[in-house]
Amino acid sequence: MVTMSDVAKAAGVSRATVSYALRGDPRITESTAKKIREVAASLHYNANLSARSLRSGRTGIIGVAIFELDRPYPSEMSAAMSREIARRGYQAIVQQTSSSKDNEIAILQKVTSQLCDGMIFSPAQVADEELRALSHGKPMVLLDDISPDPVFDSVNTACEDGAFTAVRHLINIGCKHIVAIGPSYEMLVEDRMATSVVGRRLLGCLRAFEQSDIEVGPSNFLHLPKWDPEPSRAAARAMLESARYQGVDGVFCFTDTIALSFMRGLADCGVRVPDDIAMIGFDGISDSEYSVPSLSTIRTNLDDLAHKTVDLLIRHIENEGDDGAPQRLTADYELIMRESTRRR
Amino acid sequence: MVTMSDVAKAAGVSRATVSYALRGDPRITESTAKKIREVAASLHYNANLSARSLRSGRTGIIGVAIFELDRPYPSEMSAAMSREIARRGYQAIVQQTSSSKDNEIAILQKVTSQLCDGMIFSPAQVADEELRALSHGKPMVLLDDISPDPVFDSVNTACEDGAFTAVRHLINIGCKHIVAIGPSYEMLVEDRMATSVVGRRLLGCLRAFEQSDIEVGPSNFLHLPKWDPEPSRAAARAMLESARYQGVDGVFCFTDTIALSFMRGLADCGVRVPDDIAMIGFDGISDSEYSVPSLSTIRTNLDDLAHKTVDLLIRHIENEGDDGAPQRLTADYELIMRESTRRR
DNA sequence: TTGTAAGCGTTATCAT
DNA sequence: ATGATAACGCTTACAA
Repeated sequence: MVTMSDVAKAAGVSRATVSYALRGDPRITESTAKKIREVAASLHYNANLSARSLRSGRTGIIGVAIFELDRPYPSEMSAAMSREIARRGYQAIVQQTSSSKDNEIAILQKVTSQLCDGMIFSPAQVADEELRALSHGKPMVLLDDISPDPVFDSVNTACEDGAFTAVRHLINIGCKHIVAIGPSYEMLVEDRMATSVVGRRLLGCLRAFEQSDIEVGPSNFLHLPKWDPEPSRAAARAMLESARYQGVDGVFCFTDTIALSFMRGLADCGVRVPDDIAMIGFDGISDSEYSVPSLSTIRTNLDDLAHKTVDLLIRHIENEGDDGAPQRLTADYELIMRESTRRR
Repeated sequence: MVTMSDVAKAAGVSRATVSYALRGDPRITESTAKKIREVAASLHYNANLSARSLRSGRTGIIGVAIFELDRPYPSEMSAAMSREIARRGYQAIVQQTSSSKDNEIAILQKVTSQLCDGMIFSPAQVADEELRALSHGKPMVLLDDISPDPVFDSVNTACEDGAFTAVRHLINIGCKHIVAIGPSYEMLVEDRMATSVVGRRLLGCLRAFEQSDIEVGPSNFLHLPKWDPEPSRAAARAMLESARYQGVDGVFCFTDTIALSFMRGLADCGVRVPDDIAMIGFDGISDSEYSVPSLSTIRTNLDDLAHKTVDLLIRHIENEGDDGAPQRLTADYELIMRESTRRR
C-alpha cells in the first residue's frame, strides 16, 4: 500500500503539505500542488478512507437504507437516489433492511452512521426518537416518515393527493363500485389515518368519494395484510367470489406491484380489464407500462424525490450549523392514464 | 461519542481488556467479560469502524457492485446476495456502477476495496488484470466473468446450457421458425462467442438448433443493441414488419425484461402469445410469473448463485492463505414452463 | 489474567 | 508557504 508518507518522500515535502495540496488548500502554491498531484498519480496513491474518516469524520459517502431491494418500487427509488448522490459528488451505498427492526438497527449502528456523512432512510420499524440516538448526530433524511412530531427532515410521496387523484379518475371514467385494495376498513373506522402511509392514501380515497357523494362502506376496501404479489393475485379471486364485492367495476391498488398481480388474478378468472373492471395503481414502476393491458397509475417522480431528498441531506452535511424545525417536502406525482382505465 | 476508554473506565479495567472481552478472546475470564459486556451495553457503546478498520484491516462488510439497480434481475440478485451475506454474519453494501468504466473504477478505488473485507463484482467494462490492481489485494469474486484466463474466482449463470434448454423447449412444442432476440448474427459469424455472456448463450442456441438439424441463418437472430424495455417493444413491431422474419412462431429472448416488453410489443400488433408466437425468456424474474400470459423462462436460482458466490468469497476472507487456480462455479437453473409456451 | 504502549494513515494545530 | 507533531479510537505484541 502506498501511503501519504510515500508521496511526501517522493515529492520531497512533508505529509502535511501533501494533505493540503491534494485537497486543494489555497495555502499551497499551485506549482508545488501540481507536482504533488503528479507524484501521487504516478505512484497510484489513494487516500485511506478509514484513516481519513477516523481523523476528520468525513467519508464522502451517503447511505441509502431501504426495506426491500427486490421489489420494483424500492429498487427504482434506490437507483434514482444513487444517481443523484453520484451527481452531487458523493458515493452512494445501498443497504437492505428487510423491514426488520433488528436489521434496521444493525445497519444504522454498524455501518451507516459510522461510514456515512449522512443517510437516507425509510423507517419501517424504528421510531423517530430511537433514530435520533442511532444516528450518532449524523444528518439523516427520512422517506415517507409519518411521525406526528418529526425529528428529522423528510420527503414524502403525495399519498393523499395521489390517492384522491386515482379514485377521482375511476369515478370520472364512470365507475360506480370502487374498491381500494390494500387498506383495511377497520383502520378507517378507528381513525388511525394520519399516522401512516396507508392511512394517508386512505384519506385521499375518502376525499374523492365524498366529493362525489359516494357513500363509503366495507365493500369499498379490501384488506391485504402483506403487499406481495402472491397474496394480491389470490385476493382477486377472493374478491370475485365474495358476496360483499359483487358488481365492482373499478379497483384502486395501493401499489403497482399489488395492481399487476391483482390484474393477473383477474385474468385467471376470465375478468377483462378495463372492460369489466377498470384498474389503477400507485407508484409508477417501469413494469406498469409494459403489462397487458398497460396499467394506469399515480407515478411518483423519482428524480424529483431523489433531488429533494439528496439536496436536503447535503445541505445538512455541508452546513453543519443550520437547523430550525424539521422540514417536510413532497415529491411531485402525475396521473398516468393507460389502457387499464380506458373506456370507450 | 462513547469510546472504548469510557467503557474501560466505567468497568474499571484497561482498554485492552475491553477490546479482548468484547471480541470474545478466551484470555479474559467469563465473569469480567460479562461485566464488560454489560457496561458496554448500558453505555450504548459501539466500536468505531474506521478505527478498527485502520488498525486491523477488517470491517465485516462485504460489497456488492452491480450495473443497474433498477432492473428486476440485478435488483433481485443484489437482494439475494444481501440476504446471504447477512446470513453469514457480514454486512452487505450495494453499489450501482451504471455500467460505466469510470464509475466501476471509482467505486472499487474509493469505497469497496477500502471499506470491505471482500467484494462481489459484476465487471462490465474493467478487465480482469486491471481489477487485480484495483482490488488492493482484497478478495473478490466475479459474476459472469468471461475472461479467458481468469484472475479471480467467479460464479456464472448457466448461459450455454440455459439457452440450449430454452431453444430445445421451443422446438419440442413444435416451433419451426425460431428467433433469438438480443444477439447479433455477426457475432456468430465472426466467432466471438466464448468471450461473453451473449456469446455463450448464443452457443447454447446453436447447439439446440444443430441437434434438431435446423439450418441457421440471419433470420434466426434479431440484434438488440440495448437490452432495455423500450427498444425491445419496438423490436417486436420491427420484426413483424420485416420480410426476413415472416413466419416466426417461436421467440427466445435473452432476458426476461426483453421478453416482457417484446411480448407487449406483440400485443400492440395484435399478435397472440402463445397461439401465434410462443415465447420464452431467461433469468426468471418475479414479474415473469404475473404477466399475461405468464412467461416461460430459464430461471437462474438466485439463492444458489448467492450461496456459491458468498461462500467462495468468505472462504477467501477467512483463510487468507489459500489460493491455487481461480475457481469457476455455475449457478443452478431450471426451465419453467408457463403460458407463453403452452400449446394445445 | 490483565495492563502498557506502539502503531494504523490521516488531518489539524501549531510553529517556523 | 511549508513542516513538526499531536491527536482520532482501536488492536495487539509484549510486559507484568
